Amino acid sequence: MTTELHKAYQPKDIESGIYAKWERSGFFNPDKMPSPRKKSFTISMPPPNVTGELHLGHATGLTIQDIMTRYHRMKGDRTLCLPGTDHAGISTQVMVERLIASEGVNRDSLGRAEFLKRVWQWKKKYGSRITTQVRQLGISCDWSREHFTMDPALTAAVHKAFITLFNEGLIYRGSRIVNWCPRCATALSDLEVKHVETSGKLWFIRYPLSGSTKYIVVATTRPETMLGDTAVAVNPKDKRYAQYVGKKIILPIVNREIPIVADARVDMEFGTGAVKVTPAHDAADYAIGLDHRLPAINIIGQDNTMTKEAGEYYGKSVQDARHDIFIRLEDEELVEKTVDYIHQQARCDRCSTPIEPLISKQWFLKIAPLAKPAISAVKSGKINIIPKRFEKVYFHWMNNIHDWCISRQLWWGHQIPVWYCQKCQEPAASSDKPKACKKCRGKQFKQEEDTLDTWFSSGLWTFSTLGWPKKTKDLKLFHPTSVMETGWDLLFFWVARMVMLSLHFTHKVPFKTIYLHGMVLDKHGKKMSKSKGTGIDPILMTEKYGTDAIRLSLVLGTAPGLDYRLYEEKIAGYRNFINKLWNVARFTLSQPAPKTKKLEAKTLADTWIMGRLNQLVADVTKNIDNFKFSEAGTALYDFLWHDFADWYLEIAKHEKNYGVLRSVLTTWLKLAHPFIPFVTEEIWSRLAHTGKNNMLIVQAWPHPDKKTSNNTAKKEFAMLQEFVTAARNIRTQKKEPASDTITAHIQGKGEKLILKNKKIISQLAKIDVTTKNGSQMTHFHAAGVNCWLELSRGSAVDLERQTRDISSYIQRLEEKLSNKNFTERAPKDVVDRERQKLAEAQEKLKKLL
RNA sequence: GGGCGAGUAGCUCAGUUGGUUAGAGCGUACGAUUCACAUUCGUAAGGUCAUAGGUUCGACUCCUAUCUCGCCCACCA
Repeated sequence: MTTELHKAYQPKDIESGIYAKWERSGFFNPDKMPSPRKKSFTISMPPPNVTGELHLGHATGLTIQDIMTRYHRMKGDRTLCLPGTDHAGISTQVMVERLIASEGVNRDSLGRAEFLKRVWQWKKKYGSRITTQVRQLGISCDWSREHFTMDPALTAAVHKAFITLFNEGLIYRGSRIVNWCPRCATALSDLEVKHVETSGKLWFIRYPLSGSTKYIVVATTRPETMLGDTAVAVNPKDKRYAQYVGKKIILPIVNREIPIVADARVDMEFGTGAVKVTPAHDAADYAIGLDHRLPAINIIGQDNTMTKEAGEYYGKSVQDARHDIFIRLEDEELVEKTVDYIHQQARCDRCSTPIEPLISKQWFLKIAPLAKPAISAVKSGKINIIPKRFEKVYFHWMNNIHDWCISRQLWWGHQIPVWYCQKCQEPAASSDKPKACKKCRGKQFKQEEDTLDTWFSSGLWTFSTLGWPKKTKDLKLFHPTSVMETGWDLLFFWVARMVMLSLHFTHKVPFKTIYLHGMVLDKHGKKMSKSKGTGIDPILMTEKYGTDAIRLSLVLGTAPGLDYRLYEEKIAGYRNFINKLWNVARFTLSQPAPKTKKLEAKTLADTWIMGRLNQLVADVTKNIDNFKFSEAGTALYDFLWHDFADWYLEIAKHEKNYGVLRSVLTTWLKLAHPFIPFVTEEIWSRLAHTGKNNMLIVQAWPHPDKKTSNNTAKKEFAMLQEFVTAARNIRTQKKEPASDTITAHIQGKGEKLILKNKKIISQLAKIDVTTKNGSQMTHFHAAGVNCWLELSRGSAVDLERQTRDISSYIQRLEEKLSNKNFTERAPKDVVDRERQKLAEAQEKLKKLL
């Protein structure tokens, strides 16, 4: 049992063993907890992409989730953290496409079935890697309830959800303008499009008026789309163009006659105030087109080349067509001017390819009816968002929400459970192939080829993983979940959708609290990027510095919703802290264990540290309850290093009341366990705790003990610290050799206390205190006593500075107190406190002079 | 265009509901070290709390404006 402990903590040697021990214990599973309370605590882990690597964002979230999970488990709540992975439609498919490309094949040449086989192989190979990494971070989630978004059970839930929405008329199919990524070859939702500032050109093109020599100049960033123009729009208030509204334009090159329409959406200030309208390839134009019943002509295809509608440009790439059309227009003297122009270009969120808006047949979810209850759930306080300011962001998005395009032209994902009758084309929503068409009794069916947006299945995550649509025990026990912990970047993508879908299907909120963490930035405040090499691999860091150190560095010094910087020095700092803890434990273990369990505060230091510990219990508990993990962790850090190790332990070496030493450490380990589970569990086991049910992970969370708070001890110990620090200061200033003990003579009100703790002072400051009056002029004032030191070098202590500081302090206080407004209007206790301060300062000054 | 966040020591950040002589870690300087720990210990230097107004007896904290940086949303082609 008492094997020799290594001088420096070696996390690598013990972490995997401890994790295995936890897993074997079964305590991650709420059904196997020793004696859970009725109250449940549930966290649904945001499922990482199955083929991905864990990055620092995951690590941060997982750590915070685990802190809450372990805390609630120790409190005795029936605690469940449910893990899983996401199939991540596009990203996974892209990876496998890249892989097979290296073999010289593509997905079309393989065919759907064969391609999917390859993706599953890939998933099998890499899927377990992410769960290994989650284990490496020490996450205490219930692996027996692990799920994957494409598990049969979850697929059934997806089908159920889709079919229900379809039958309710909330899901519909339609030809509408969508964001098309030519590289991914699929439609995307608005959220999967990002806007990137791009420098380009703004071309001013002359559109001749029909039956006239005049022309109207339009400004565009995309001249090639003119082939699909079906109108020119101007603002109805624009006097410059009022006379032309209703007249016709002869569209250059194609020679099509198109109308000039008036539409309030046109900005008179921009360009020439006249806009070419291309309903098939611009979302804004599409809206104008609808209102004015303009035709939409598809001139660009899904493969980013020009369609047959583009006439002579058929087959050309968009880029080539643009070039050719520009040359042609220039030849015809239709280009008025070209100016440099910086605009926000829509790009694919995943691959940065410019988005091509085009009209295509897609499946949409009517979102407004779902958004309404989702808004009131937050408004009414059924759901709390931390930090609160994100509520505003949430409302803004929810109030301006558009129908959600849920179909993707991908193979990897949930194939949409819709079957088309081959006879009449009537669609029917069903998991399995229908027996007969309801409309025409036809018997031949073909399933919809498109798959669902990944976020559709993730939107069901909190309840599909608990068994829905079946009425399971788990669903009853653990849903709604307690906290949704995730990055703020997923608020719309995922969190909002879970709220809507959960309310719709379970009539319950999916979670009561949304805790949003910030993004991890590098040392210079930039987003970490693999390609730039500024990223830090959390797994490499756990191997180098230990998981506990990583966990601290991800949580301490951060605030919810705020991005924060991480760099290796910070991690190293927390590694040092863990090592400090290790050595505190080593020292404690090296001392004989107390014979009795009864704890007795025998000395001032005992009473003080027990009071401090009591305060710590209260602070840590309160801060975790209030989601202030950084503050809780910082309090633990400061207590262990600066109160316990720097002061108490040093004193304990002389007072030898090791029962208190051991007991304080024991309680501290419990408090710190949610933050740094590995090292605390390891030390715990060395403190002669054996047997499964004695593991730290299931120890009861400490309660503050009101009896132990002792204000006198707090004050007296503070005075002692003040005296010791002041004495050390003088010693250092006077370059007194550290090993020599020097004699000091004290006099004053605090004399009794100082003398009583003579031994401690001698040990901590190497000063031998007496009450005899000394002759040396070297003195200082601290803790209510004047102290003369017999320095070997005998020179006077520089009192000028001490005097100066205190004098200006007194002056400030006097001014404050002579101000009648203050003494009359401020609360009495505040005024009294200031008077007290003044009296103390004046006394101090008197002693110095 | 709308919205949000940040600006406190050389660097990274704390600072609860207004009352502290404004704190920590890293870094720096000086010193120590058989006795748990050099991944250590001690001491110190270093701040007009972005700027300008206002509210208040009292502002790092509340209000207004401005500046700098970062981010989100948005159909100015």
